[in-house]
Amino acid sequence: MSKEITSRATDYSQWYNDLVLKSGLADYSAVRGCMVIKPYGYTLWENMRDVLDKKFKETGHVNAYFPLFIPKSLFEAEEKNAEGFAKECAIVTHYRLKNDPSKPGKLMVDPEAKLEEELIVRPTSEAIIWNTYKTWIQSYRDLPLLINQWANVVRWEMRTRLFLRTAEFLWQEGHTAHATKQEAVEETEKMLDVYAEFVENYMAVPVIKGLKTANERFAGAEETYCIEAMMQDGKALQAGTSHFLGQNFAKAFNVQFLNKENKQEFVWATSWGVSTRLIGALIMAHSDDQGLILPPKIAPLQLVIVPIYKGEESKAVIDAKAHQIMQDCKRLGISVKYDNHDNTRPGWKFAEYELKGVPVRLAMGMRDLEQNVVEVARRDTKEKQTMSLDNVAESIQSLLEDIQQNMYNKALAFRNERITKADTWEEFMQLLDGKGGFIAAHWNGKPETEEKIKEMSKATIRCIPLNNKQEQGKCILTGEESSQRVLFARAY
RNA sequence: CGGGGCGUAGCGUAGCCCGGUUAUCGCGCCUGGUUUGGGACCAGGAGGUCGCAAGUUCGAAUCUUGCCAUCCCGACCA
Repeated sequence: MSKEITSRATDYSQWYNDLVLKSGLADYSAVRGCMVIKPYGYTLWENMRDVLDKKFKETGHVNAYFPLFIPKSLFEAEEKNAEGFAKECAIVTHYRLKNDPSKPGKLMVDPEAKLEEELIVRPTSEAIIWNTYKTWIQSYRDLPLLINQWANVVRWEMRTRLFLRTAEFLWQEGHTAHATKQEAVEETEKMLDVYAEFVENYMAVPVIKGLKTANERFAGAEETYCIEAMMQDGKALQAGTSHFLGQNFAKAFNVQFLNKENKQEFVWATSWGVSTRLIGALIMAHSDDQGLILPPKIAPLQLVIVPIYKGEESKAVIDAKAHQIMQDCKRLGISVKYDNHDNTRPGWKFAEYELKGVPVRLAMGMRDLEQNVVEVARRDTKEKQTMSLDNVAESIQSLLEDIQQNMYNKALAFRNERITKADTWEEFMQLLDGKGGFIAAHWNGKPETEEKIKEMSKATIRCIPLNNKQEQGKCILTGEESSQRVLFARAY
């Protein structure tokens, strides 16, 4: 089987596609722009989901589920939001098929079964959720309302990319209602911190927290907070967003409550989400030409044991030792697989588990057992070492922690090297076309300038970092006065 | 939606320009055997509407037309 993957340097897109397809994370599907997430990829998503879900609950949220379909009239209630998504909606117009009289054995849409009102397949759930919240919220005592849902959404994108942009994707979307503006803003910032903490500490991908400019803001939001990550090709990726929605949705759906002074007020809202796109970020931030490199904390499989044997006798001896190690590892909460299948040889297995990004591999033969040692290979650095079999599970546990930290440090160093200041347009373009990465540059704050820069350079303002340093300077394009640098980059 | 590419076995492909036996090769799969410290080897075997439709022709994977699917680049976007 050809499992060779294209080199990063040759063709970054092809390298990425090869990684996703050949590592067993996902497949193309029969539906254009959609993707099949295979068990290995789905387990990864489940691991990520479990960590996030726990964090949401720790911060007072509960899960619920709202319908996939949104009646058009509800969808269009918040005008900016509707307009923002209008161009990428899948729409249900009929509810029945019938036999096609002109083509035996074929079906056709029954024109008699036209829906009175079209249903929009949710591209995001604000509309249906706020229409529901309206009936749940009457008093300040009903607030805050802190709900999350794990769901799929559909955005009919013109161009798709595995994990990064598929027509249907899995995500979580939190939707909260608050009595005061301040509380809602705090919620927005709190959830951004939850995301940043997760992406950095679990995915080992450093992020920059910041605010979106008006151009890049979520349709219907007052303020969009985001975390921005850096991929190995120097392009940025938005890894998560948290929106302060003001009273926009409350007004559109008439969600009011009686405050302590017995006065009607509109609630203040937030929404926040991360998606399976994070898996794309994970792949592009860490992997190499041998395959995926997955951070131990969320890897579907943390340890694989490969036996090397000659004949049934030695196999039995190694099997016994391997099972013992497995028991010890499982006791420490390490996910482990013993691959003693006879249909592939050790070399094949080594390459296969490297492709799949398993953080640690043990290779164990009679030669090792006789000396009470085992060969340990770590995926991140590809280093091999010989380790004593005494307390091997504990050694592996600390090695996993070391790998997690090392991956983060490496990604952080890479990212930090790629934040560069530019003070002239020439410098700016030169950096974009060469080194890539984030470019810290002055901007006059005007949307039309941002738009012009985007047209000329294909770079967008990724964010205005939180707690940004104030510094006088001149706009990179117009030369007008500016009080701070913002981060530009070409992005996914 | 614009530009480009591709469609031949589960996967990857040759053949197409210049039509002509039984459609090429590799991987994978099945059977048997030898192997096993970085993607094993030998022998035998199974597997095909050549994307679909129409046309040209004695004859089409190959030429013509239409359609479908898909990938890449761009606009759009998480």
